[in-house]
Amino acid sequence: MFKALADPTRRLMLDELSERREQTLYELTARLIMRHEVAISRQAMAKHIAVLEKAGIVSSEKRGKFRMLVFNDEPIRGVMNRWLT
Amino acid sequence: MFKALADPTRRLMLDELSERREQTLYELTARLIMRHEVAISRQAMAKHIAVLEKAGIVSSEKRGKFRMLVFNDEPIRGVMNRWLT
DNA sequence: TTGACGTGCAACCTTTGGGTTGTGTATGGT
DNA sequence: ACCATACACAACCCAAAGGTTGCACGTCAA
Repeated sequence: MFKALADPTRRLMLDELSERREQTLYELTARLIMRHEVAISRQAMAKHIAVLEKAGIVSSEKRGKFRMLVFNDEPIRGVMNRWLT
Repeated sequence: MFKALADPTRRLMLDELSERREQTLYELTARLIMRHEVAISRQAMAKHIAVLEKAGIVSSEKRGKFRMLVFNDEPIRGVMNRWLT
């Protein structure tokens, strides 16, 4: 969970996904490259998605040929109060 | 900042430091080992402290022979609302 | 002042993480 | 039926992160 948030690329992905709730892997990759000027391959993005899914921050649903990604902020909400009184 | 929270050992350190606000490096190391059953050297702890200090989560003050560590939760508060509407 | 204690610093080792390349597979438009 | 598309899987590469070992330094009690 914390490790999932540790990478700057993944944080950018969450920025995009919190703006537009549903996107395919390809869409998201294109957006990152164009709007945030990062140079990254789709395969690398797929790995990041896997990490985010494992942490429960992103869920995905297979729709035919596409894979829709959905952002979920609950894990972040739940865990941040650990050291906050 | 996010990377500082990514390591489980550092999170345990923050647990201890949020309980007892002021501790020396030695105290903290001993506490981690005994209460959380981690096997770690003082030098490794010093590295973790350096990371936490760089992130602003822990500040330290040299008092004679000792180095007092103080927990600071402000950076955490400030940054976690990034994806929460 | 001498020696133990708490700490700082640097070189090294090992594992993990992020990335690329390459190939394979299923879907869908034409 | 065909081929481009969107994706999955696996092997490999490289840099960074976490950890250890070894030694040096300042502080303080006896």
